[in-house]
Amino acid sequence: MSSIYDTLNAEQKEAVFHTEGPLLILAGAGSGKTRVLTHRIAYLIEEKGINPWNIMAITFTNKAAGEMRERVDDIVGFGSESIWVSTFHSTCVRILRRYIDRIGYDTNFTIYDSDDQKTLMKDICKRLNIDTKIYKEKSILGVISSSKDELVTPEEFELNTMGDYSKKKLAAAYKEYQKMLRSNNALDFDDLIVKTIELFRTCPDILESYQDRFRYIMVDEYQDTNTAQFTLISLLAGKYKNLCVVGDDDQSIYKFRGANIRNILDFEKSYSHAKVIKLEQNYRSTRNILHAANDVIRHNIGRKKKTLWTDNEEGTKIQFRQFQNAYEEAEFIVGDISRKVREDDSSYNDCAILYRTNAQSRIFEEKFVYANIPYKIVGGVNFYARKEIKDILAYLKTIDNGKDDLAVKRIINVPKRGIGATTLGRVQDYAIENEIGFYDALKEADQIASIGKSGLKIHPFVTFIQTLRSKVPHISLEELINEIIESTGYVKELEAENSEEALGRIENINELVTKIVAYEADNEAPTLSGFLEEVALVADIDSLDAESNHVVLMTLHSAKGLEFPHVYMAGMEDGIFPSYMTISSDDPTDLEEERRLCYVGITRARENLMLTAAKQRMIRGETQYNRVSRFLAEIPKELLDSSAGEEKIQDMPKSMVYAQAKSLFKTKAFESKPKPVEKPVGLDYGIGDSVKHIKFGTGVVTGIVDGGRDFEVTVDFDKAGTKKMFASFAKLKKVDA
DNA sequence: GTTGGCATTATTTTT
DNA sequence: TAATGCCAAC
Repeated sequence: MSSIYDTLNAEQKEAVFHTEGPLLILAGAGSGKTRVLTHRIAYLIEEKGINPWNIMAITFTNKAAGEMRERVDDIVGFGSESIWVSTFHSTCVRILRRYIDRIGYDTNFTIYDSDDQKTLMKDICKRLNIDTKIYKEKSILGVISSSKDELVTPEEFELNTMGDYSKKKLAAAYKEYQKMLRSNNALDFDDLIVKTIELFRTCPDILESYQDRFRYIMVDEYQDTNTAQFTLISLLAGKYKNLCVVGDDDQSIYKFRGANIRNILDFEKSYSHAKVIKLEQNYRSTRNILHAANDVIRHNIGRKKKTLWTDNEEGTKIQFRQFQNAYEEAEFIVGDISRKVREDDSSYNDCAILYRTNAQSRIFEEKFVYANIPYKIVGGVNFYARKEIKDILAYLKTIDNGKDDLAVKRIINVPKRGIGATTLGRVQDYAIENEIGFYDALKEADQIASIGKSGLKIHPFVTFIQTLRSKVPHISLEELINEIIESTGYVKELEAENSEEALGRIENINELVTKIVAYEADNEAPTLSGFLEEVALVADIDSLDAESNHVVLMTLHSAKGLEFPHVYMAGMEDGIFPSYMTISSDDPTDLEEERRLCYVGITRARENLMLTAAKQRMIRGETQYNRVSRFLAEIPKELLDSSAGEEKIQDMPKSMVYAQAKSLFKTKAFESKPKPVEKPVGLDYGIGDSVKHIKFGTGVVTGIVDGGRDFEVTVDFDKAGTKKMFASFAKLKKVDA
């Protein structure tokens, strides 16, 4: 009799069939761990008769959760929707929204992002007379965050100061910070985990109800858990101990975020009688790539010994190229991708460029725009962290939760209402004196003697918020956000500015509206709080979808869990990767973490891996000369091909290289695309219209050819000359001439 | 209260 | 280099 489990290898089967008690799956890169997890869930339900309701799977990103959900839905028949699949953070939010009132918060709490945290900390430093030139807000927040990761409360922190002056200051800041969060009815990211633990510890009845619900728990990327997350999981699994964790100590790359590698290394100590299964067969990469990865990671000590192997072909050698500078490096990579798409049967989304720091993305972006190649940058400034988005969200937050002082303060004078710092200071004093929130103080503005006439300016603002609040139950979120945009004149103001930047901001606001509409459409019972919550927990990587055809650019960190046929690792230089910080650190494990990052990068590649470096590079305004990354020396020479093309490009004058690269793009760059881009339904511009291009500026459309898959548009640019481009990539905006 | 110009500073990675 | 922060002038 055949079953879905026949396709699994022996170790995978063992992991799937071992359902009771603690289980550690050491899953090497590309060893099919998600398959094991999903099959294990199916096995639990179909063969063991476990109620789907009793199964929980936890991941780190929404994207991973979404993918898992999809695959579980595919493989499990009836009841898959009641399996709890989500991230640590959203799991905690879900629990807290229900019960946090038991530990003294309101269930409609807001979640602060790092921007909000910084604003709050700035305020605290001012009040506590902390010189932010000596102790920066960010570093104070860093200390607080690590304390929370280790479950150290402000009180415990204070006990450990032992008369150390600066530690005492930190303790005071931590204490005050928590106090402020509570009075704002807000939680930061770390609090989501910490407060859930606090809830479980203070209310054993709640804990037990969740223990009984989640009888079978699975945790993905276990090597990335910190102490708080470990504790949370231990509490939940405490009663039945049916805990299955999957991870790879060689891919632990989040120490800076509090991840504790000991959680996975010591799993057998924490859970005696734990079963350990190693998955060492790699299904993803060629033998060459896998050998290179193995040889690099071998240089680390203090790891669980395992060696990945594969049945796959040997594949091509790993390519290495060194260039004069970062421009040439970027040109080469962009040109190589263009060639691959043209000549080999590849498409853009088969290619990924990985780098150590987000700052490295800019140069690539420039080249991709110039080459008219579609690309997507993951990371950098989060969409929801943009100023205009945060402003609009602050209105929504103020309407949703009047206790969120930060949101109120953000928008009280946006758009300008002539309310200045002096007035706000007086309102704040009044609020503190009367022990009420900032918004409530605003409501009583006429009672505040000291502010005089300024009260007249505050009044319309309060009325505005009150009106919207009263409308919330009766109108849709879409109507609500549109009313905010209308009444505040936010977009109008931007339109009047008429700058490139303002246009981008308007676009972002429109996207926000789109997102709110999508949220309302996707949810059975959409609420304002629900939307704000979803928005607070998204990461940029979540927006990455496999459907659209573009080259993906991201940091090595963001790449974990992904795979691509062609991978480019750029900036392979000592000082960049491994970073200067880790080279100069006196803790050798820092360099090991960096090496793991390199291992992660290499193992993302399925068929081709290209490593590149630049001899000189501009770093924050000054030129650095870096030698080739030490990790390259750890890859055996026989796996590397670093000869081809080097002299050719190196010896050419710079202008020639550039011209050569340019000519690469000119000739039928888009001829053979396996995955056609979606043809735009219609264009909102025609021949003779003025349009705007992100890089080339404004110009006049002189021709449009329907190319079947897409429209080919010819534009005569004012400054950049005449260009032909595909409508769906160029994203031309019609402008009024 | 608002604006703009100049100086300073940061860079590792992010749920 | 680019973003942020501070101060002085309006």
